[in-house]
Amino acid sequence: MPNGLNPHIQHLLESIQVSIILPQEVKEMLIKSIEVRELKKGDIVIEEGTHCNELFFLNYGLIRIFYYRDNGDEVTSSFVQENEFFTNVKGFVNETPSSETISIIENSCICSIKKEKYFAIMQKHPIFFYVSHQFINKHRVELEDRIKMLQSLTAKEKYNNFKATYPKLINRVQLSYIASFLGITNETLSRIRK
Amino acid sequence: MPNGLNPHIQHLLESIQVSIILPQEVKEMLIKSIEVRELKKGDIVIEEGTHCNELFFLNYGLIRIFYYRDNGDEVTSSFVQENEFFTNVKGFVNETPSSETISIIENSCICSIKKEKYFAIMQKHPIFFYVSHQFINKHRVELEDRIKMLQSLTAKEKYNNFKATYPKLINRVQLSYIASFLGITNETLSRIRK
DNA sequence: TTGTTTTTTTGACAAATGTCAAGCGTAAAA
DNA sequence: TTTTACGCTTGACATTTGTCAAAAAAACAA
Repeated sequence: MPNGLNPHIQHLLESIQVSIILPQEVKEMLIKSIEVRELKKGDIVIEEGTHCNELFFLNYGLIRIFYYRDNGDEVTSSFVQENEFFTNVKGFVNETPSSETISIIENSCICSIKKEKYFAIMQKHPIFFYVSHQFINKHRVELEDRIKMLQSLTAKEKYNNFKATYPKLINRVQLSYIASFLGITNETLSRIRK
Repeated sequence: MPNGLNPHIQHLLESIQVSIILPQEVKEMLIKSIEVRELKKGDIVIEEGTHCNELFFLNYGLIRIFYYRDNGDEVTSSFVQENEFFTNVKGFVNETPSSETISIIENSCICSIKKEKYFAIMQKHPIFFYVSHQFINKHRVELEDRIKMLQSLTAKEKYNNFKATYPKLINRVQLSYIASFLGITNETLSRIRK
């Protein structure tokens, strides 16, 4: 950027500041720490088995996170939509190799920040701890909702729940991704849709 | 407590300080904010529909958290074992009525702290933000593991996974609680166990 | 202890979902 | 355009899991 702020970083800052205004000094630390990357459909952000010591934010595009079942089948663990944060949580938290692959399913722009820089900001500016706290709690609620869905709904109900929860995804991702996300087979999903 | 620290609060503090030593001032704020309660099998800590503005810690005993399916059936959303934190996450985070009932399945002793006091400590002592952050992240990893289990395992595999993940629970909770936790029926679980 | 209630197991059967294979349609590649 | 590859649908059938009812076992209370 010759002069002025990278618009993608600007966008991320605005997204954080929906609930709280960040002090100028925090913003400056963030701006210095964030990297912006443009990615194309099919690109891989994090490969299973590699280290994921970054936290990401999706500016625009669409991302899928998946892992492999014992028999080799891919299982979608989540979809990431615009303005959402993502990472391999387990790898990021425990400093272990990623158990998942993060892949681009529509051309995307992502921001990333290294774990050490992220923690450095929190340490220096506790308000950023608060912000982080809010986001991870929101994520916990989402995870609990998904457990409820998987625990107690039939295949048909799962699909209806998916349409209601992720209305923007239904015509953007292939059915096999949705099927494994819901814990059902492609054929069952195909039949349900009629 | 006539003099000296309540041993249950002492126990909670030690449990927190496995990874980090809390400053004396934080400990004192905690000690003032924590309430200790003894509960008996069958008691209800939080009833579905009521407000849950507390964070809990289980000193000893065993707790089950469940919700009701549309048809009225109870579905176990989690078991809480000794030295674990618990609450109704959604209610606690969003300040909405609890979607779950928290019930005692073995005589228990719990510590509780009100959300406002909890946040007051974090605000005054950012190190406590860090501690909280750690626990929430650990919880996120557990939730993701459960999603994986529900998404991609058969009934038999789910049961084996349960035995491996919660070895201490297998002979302490009734099968119907485990069955709904795994998203299968009592009869199926009963047959699998043979 | 005895009697009562609740939980677990079992059987017969029904329904849902999975598997495998083939065909169709669409979109990308040559 | 033609060809190829991939994703989606469909059918026939297998398997798993669910449902309902009853019996057995275990837990609890009198």
